[in-house]
Amino acid sequence: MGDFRKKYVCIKKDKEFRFLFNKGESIVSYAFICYVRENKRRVNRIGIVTGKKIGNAVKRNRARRVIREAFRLIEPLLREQSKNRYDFIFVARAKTTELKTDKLYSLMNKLIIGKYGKKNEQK
RNA sequence: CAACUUUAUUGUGCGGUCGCGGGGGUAACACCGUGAGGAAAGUCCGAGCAUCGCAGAGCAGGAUAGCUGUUAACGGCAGCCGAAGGCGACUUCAGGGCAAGUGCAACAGAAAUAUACCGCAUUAUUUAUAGUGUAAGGGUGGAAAGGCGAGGUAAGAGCUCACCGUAGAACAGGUAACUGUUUCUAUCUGUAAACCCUAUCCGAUGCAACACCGAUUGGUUCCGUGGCAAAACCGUCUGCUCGGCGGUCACGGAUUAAGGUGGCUUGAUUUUUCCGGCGACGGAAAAAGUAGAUAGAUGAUCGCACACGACAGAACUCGGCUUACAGAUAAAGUUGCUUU
RNA sequence: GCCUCCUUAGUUCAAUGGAUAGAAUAAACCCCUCCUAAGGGUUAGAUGUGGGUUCGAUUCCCGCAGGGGGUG
Repeated sequence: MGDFRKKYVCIKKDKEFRFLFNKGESIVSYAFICYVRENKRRVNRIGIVTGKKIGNAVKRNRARRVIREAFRLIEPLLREQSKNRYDFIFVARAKTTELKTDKLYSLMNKLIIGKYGKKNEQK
């Protein structure tokens, strides 16, 4: 499609997932695990993994939605604060299902913006 | 009022803001309208739809198992019959055939489908053995020659008789399963969720099916042309057999593989009313327009109300079954207690 | 999504419908040794789960639960 209106794009291919798992930096928290790597495209990209361990289809969907919503809120902040664009892969954990988007949002703010936002300001 | 039985319905609701999938709309925005379930689940049955195979023939294999009906079909459902359980409403049942044949029945017991350990009776003799007859009594076992009484007998035995059970046949009633104050007969232990027999049904594979578009290059199959060989072997045609078909190499053409589009939602549709039927269900009329994604769409937040929200998320589509489920509501019925 | 197979000691496997469900190995304790290893002895199982058929199921049948494999 390649339209510029979309703020972020999904990662779909298995190769890219494996690449990120191997070579990305990892951020671990009780709610999720995140693999990040710089990206030479114009947009941020996101992939979400919800394994079978989390539960049934409803819980997996729930985890996916919560992460996506939190990322949607954070994404514009990232764009403002940093010139680079990144690939993210979020792996959901068992506790993700019980959390609300508020908490995830504040967590992401701390971990991701705290790390990648300020780095570039210093440069 | 309490304890139950059965059936049905519902599964937080309303409004605002941001965000997501499909559709309509626009030059492009804007905007409009719409968007998970009773089980969407398990994939256990039955169909539609699609492709393959269709010169067939036989065998194997699988499924079902009271009867009648219902349906597109079913192993589902409805009504009825029989058996078991419950005081009862009612619930549960793979519920054909061991009288077609074969097999199995450990241990115990004398003996497990055919026999004589003790016992009972009799014969022979050396008075304790041997032979013969016998299933009334003994103990074993889940099961011991259908049960019990009388006659009968050397002692006994369905050997005979009465009563009762089981199975089969006849007769009567019922569409049928089946039932019976009837009659006759008897190779009368259990097991077919043991092999098997009987009746009925079944070709195979599944939307990742399948159809169309598709660059270089590679592979597969088919067609055409040319060379070499024509028995056997090998391959293929549904699992097997019979039987049928096909030789191999090179070149050219078609075909196909990442991906895309269709299949993909108007269908054995849903709701209401009337008619037929005990019921499952069928018929007629009117109205509704009802998710179609392709890494896979429903979330966040604010306000109000209460019981503070269970199980759980469509992936080709339907009809069932099974399993999970916080509660709430309604209807019909049973039993017990109290009061009148 | 669809199609298939499996479930027995902690682990890897046995067991024809019939006694108290075996074997190897691991674990614990004891013996042997100056000590360790090896060797010897002893010990401990709801046959995944709920029903059914049967006199009696690990075994036969049905429903759940869990796990594995194949398929673009």
